[in-house]
Amino acid sequence: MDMPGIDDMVCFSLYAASRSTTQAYRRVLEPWHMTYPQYLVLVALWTEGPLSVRELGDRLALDSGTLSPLLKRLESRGLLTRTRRSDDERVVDVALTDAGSSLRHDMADVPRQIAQCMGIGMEAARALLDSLHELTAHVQASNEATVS
Amino acid sequence: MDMPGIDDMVCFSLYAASRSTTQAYRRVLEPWHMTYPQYLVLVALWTEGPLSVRELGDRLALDSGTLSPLLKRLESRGLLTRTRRSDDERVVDVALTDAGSSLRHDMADVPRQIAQCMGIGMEAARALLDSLHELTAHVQASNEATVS
DNA sequence: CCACATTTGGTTGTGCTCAATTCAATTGTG
DNA sequence: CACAATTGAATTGAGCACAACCAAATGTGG
Repeated sequence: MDMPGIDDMVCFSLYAASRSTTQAYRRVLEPWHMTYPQYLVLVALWTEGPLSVRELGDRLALDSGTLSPLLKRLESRGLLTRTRRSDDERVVDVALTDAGSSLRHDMADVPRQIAQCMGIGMEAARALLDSLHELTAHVQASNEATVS
Repeated sequence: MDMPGIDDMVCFSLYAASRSTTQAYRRVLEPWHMTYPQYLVLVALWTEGPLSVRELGDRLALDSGTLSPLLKRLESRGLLTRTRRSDDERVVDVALTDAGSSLRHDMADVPRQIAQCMGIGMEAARALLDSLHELTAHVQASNEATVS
């Protein structure tokens, strides 16, 4: 019966923190005319090399309905290529172009700028990271449990 | 030059945790055909009474472009009313109807179901809440600093 | 009183998110 | 080999998020 105020709900503090962080990225990424999810795709490709659409979706927990138009936008800007795999025509491999690869150096300062916005130390960041991973694992397990 | 993997980025762990939590709400709120942001509006009105659109936006950190259509959907379902204030025609007051108020009791079990999905104890929740509030305050300050 | 800035809410346009569906390609099985 | 089941991606539709812009109402200095 006790209804906590909005600010005492873990879900809302997550939601608000996530949106304010996305907004910080909006400013930081503005010189490259790029959104935060688009930047995440580039980070995944920078650190893991070419990935199929499915693999990208696994890494970012995004489905094809989100990724397909997003990848098309990045492709139209010449940052990546989408090519259907010859030995399995169902799979579309996503790979960076030279322009996409070279952005890694141009954007090297982005993580530092974001860290500065967050104003959080290394040890606090690690603790937060661990809490969030544990929470996400629990919630995702619950979400999938009802499906099966 | 060191680019951390996606899973070691605080921003992504926030983003992933927030989306998985929203997905948990999707299942829990499904019996009422309600989305998570719509539920947040009801919580704000349950705990604080009638609010103007501006005040709602302050509480939830949402702007009128998000709230206006959302409130119209809730109004069309008979859960709340939107009335322009007579002494200042710019202000629209949002108030629950009886149907909207009575949902507070019908939905009393929602927070418990969500807490169960998160699988997080009271003390861990409090620590997480504090970390997120601090992070959000920092980021919002940064976001507003560049505006002014 | 009047020009003008400010406040408040709404509208529009772009992009993200996800469920549901569709379709083609592949794989498994009798 | 025929055919059902599965997989991978795209599409569609509804809703959220936010920047940019607009109109009406209000407040303020001259």
